[in-house]
Amino acid sequence: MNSSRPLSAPPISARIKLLDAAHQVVRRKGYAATSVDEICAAAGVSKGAFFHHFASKEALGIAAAEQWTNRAAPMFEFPPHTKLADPLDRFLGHIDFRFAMLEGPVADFTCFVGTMLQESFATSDPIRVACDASISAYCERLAIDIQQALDIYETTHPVTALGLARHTQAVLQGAFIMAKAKDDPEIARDSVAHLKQYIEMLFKRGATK
Amino acid sequence: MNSSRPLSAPPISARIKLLDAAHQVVRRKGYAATSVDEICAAAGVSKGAFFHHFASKEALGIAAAEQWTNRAAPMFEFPPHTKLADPLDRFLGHIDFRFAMLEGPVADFTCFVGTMLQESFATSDPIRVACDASISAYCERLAIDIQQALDIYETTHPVTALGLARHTQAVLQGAFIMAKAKDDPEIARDSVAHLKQYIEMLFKRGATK
DNA sequence: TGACTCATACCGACCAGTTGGTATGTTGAC
DNA sequence: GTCAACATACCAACTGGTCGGTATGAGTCA
Repeated sequence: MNSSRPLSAPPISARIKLLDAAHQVVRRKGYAATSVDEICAAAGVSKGAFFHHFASKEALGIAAAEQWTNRAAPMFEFPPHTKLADPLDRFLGHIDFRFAMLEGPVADFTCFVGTMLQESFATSDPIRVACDASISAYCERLAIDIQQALDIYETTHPVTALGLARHTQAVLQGAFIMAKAKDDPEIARDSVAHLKQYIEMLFKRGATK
Repeated sequence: MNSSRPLSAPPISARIKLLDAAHQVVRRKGYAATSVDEICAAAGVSKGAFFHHFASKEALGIAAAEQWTNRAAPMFEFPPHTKLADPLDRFLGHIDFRFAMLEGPVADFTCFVGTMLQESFATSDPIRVACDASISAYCERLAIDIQQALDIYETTHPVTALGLARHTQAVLQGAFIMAKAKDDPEIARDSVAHLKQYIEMLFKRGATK
């Protein structure tokens, strides 16, 4: 918006625009089907700029996976539910939050790293590792609240915080695929509702309302 | 194995070989990253044969999705658990069966149509529809046993047979992605174990050992 | 102040290899 | 002969990536 940089500003611009464009385009078309030219066009930058910032298409994929982690971080800090005193409330609130995200065009709420994993896990280990790091960071962050809940509450069955966080992530990823199959978010919401029911049962919490 | 066809046999050969090859290669590399030449090489047939049987790469994708449904059908007929008298036992037995499949190289147990969906849901509606049909057929078949279980047993919460079948499918699809992230099936088994626990709790069945 | 240097950011024409798809056969069963 | 089932050679379009170039701004020294 403002025309001049705020004095010795960070690199800005083209790099970030390319990363954002990759998130958008790859989530719609997949990684392999997305050409470098397409990402450049979506970002509004030239091919020269692309290869100035990234050594290769694969390098962009890796950087975009890292950036995806940064984009996800606010989920754990921003909204109201993150401020709740009870860790189980925070966990359930997070799931409600993810549930609420499941609307509008499917490509807008699906997971960039999940999409890239499907195509690249066997063909590019650096990309696989970068995607794993992003997913693992999410799970580990989520596991903090879960562990605090486990410290306070009994569960009907023995579970680990990380295991439950990973299961949560798995249900979300699976829900995305089901939504893609129908091109409709509703089926995804159903699955997340089952997940919430499971967690409430595990923690012996009566269905709220 | 036998050299001569069993008298006016079905088309055999090249078409099926191409379909099988597509299942193998696409599950490893994804749809877009897999070239027609590669599928031909994996199937051991020429490119001419490919375009004799399929009008386009997209047409192969659609046919392979349909074939995938056929490949999955034996899961509901073949193994011992399908013969159990109690429908809930059959349902839980099916989940155990899927659990047991989660070992060895990741690409060997992941879902062909799930992989194709990730890339093609927004770029090829015919492929999306074919994949949806395959997944829906699975869910509807699974829902038969679940409905019979619901007819006999009470559940702690109201659920629908199809909804629970879809959730089962979602957990499996999500588990595949998690396994791809780590390149290790164990994390997928954990998620399926959570799913089983959820179903047992829903149906008030004490954990069987 | 202004001339000189230098690095970073970016541009767009170009290239070799690959892609999906086609055109033109050949073969063998009926 | 006819027709399905293949095979081979080929092509235009596109792919990731390269390369020579320019624009701009910070640092430096007289």
